[in-house]
Amino acid sequence: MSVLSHLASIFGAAFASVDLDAALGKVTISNRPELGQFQCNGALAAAKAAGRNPREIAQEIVACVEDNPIFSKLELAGPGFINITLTDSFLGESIRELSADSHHGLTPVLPKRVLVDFGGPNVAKAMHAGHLRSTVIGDSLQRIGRFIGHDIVSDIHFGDWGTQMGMLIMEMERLQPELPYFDETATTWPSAPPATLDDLQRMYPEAAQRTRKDPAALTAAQQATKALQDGRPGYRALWNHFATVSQESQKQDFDDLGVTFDLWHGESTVADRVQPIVDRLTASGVAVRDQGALVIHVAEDADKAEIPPLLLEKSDGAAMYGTTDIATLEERVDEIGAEEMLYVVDARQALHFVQVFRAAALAGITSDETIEHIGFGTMNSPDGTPFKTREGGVLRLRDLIEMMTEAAAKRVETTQAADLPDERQAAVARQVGLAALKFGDLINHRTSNYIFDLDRFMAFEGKTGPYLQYSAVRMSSVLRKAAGQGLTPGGLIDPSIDQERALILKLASLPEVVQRAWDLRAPNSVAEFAFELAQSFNRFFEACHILSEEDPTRQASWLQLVDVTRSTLTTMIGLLGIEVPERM
RNA sequence: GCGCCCGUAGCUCAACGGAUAGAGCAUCUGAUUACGGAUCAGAAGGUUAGGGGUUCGAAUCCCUUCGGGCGCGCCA
Repeated sequence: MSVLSHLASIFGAAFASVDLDAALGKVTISNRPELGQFQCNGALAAAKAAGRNPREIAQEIVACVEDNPIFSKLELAGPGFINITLTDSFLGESIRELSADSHHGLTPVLPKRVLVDFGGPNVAKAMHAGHLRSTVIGDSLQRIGRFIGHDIVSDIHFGDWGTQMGMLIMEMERLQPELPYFDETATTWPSAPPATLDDLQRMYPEAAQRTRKDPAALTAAQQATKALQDGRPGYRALWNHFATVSQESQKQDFDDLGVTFDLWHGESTVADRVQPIVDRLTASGVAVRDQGALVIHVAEDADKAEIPPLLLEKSDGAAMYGTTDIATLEERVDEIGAEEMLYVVDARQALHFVQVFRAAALAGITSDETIEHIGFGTMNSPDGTPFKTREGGVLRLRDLIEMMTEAAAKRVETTQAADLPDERQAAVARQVGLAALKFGDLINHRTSNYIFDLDRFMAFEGKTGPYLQYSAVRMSSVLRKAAGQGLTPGGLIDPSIDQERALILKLASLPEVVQRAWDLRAPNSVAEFAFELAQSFNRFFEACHILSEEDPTRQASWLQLVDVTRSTLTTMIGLLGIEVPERM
């Protein structure tokens, strides 16, 4: 049991013994370290509900627990704070327990099947800088969820079934009408795709512009979309090519980022579910005709503003992305057994998700499941506007990664890693570049917009990915050096130095931090914690010179503490999707 | 027009209704025969946009003004 849960059970029992909720016994790391190592604020919370004086309650709690020998100091302060300091022997015992625990003190939760939807990229578009956040945040959430024991199923969820597909089909026909896909009597199709992703990227903006200018072109694109959704073979074959070339490129980008998904589904995956759902909801009266379209009204009396209905079918009968979202929810509940669903999608789509989640509930598709839109802000340039290339265009994700890797490579050349063979050195540069990029993103709260600043992200000093990697590398380095001198990490003894106690306390706060990061869907608290852990270590490392320590018992204990810290830090950085190189 | 999000140190950002609002960078002052100085210690820097309210206690909750971003049925 971790220190925190141990303390919580002691204080919880005390609260229960005076007829208050045991949950009030929650103990946290103190935010006033000079007053104590831990604090319990339960009396303050209890006072309001019980209509009593908080100090009086705190007094009773202290009286209940003060005989426990694990406390070296127990003080009542202010309106009812309880400040707690533990004996070194208890602290020593706690770190000994922690060092043997592969979960770093975290008690696994009751597992739930949680689906994480990354709101993936669209067909015919290479991933750009705007896709970074959903990928990095979603990946961190799936790692955190798995770490605390949930059964996570992640789905990239491509955008591959909307009107843009009809637009591309029409554009393809305009450019190469001789291809067989447009001939309704044709039955066989070339195996080679008629366009590369680059071709599609060029075609798409042109087609979009054409449909904006020319109503006939828009109608044609909409009809093609409908025909595709209805299964016209030539269109399906062509669409298949589009989807394949797009996904091949996008998969490469995800590989480069070190991000994996369990499911590579898309909107089209649920194509066959759409019609039955539409029929069912029409029959039951949940879906109704309104201005020619088939909609589900989702407005509620309590709404401050009227929420527009969800469009299930356009006037021409084609499905919209809300339709496939509804069908996808059904699939996730029926086939995947999702108990919780997290949609990691740009905050600007908040209204859409309100509509979809309400519609799904009205349709009886979801009931007890928790569905959340995990919105996030945008990555901006230093001038505060959305990130663009110097030429004003959209920066491809691949180019962004390349940019980071190159900057990292330059820096790595000046380090000990310069002795490594070129290939290894390049791998280190890639790890460092990604760390700078991911940490620079994840250190910000997901809902805030943030400013991308390569130099700041890449700095090896300060609150950056490379600083964390460097700290971990230093730990590996001293362990390696010690091993070379025949020294081995040994049994942990009780702490006797302030920096040592501080490091142990930091390690002890991990369960609280990780659980909170999951509950709030906020990887930034893990990022912050990883930084503080590295900092606590560097302070300890400064204060305790391990290799020249004369007491062998103490030396072995310190080495063991380094080892525990290294493994913990590596795990925490790992929850952010960041790897630790051996040297850098 | 209506709705949502945001406004915190010079800059970039944190903060669970709790104690004296914290970090990093930049600035200034120190430490160092040492384990990777890519380190560590310290100083300075704030009316949490303004004004009301609720509370024992508010950056946080409510109202309001100002400023910024975003969204608002047949795109995704």
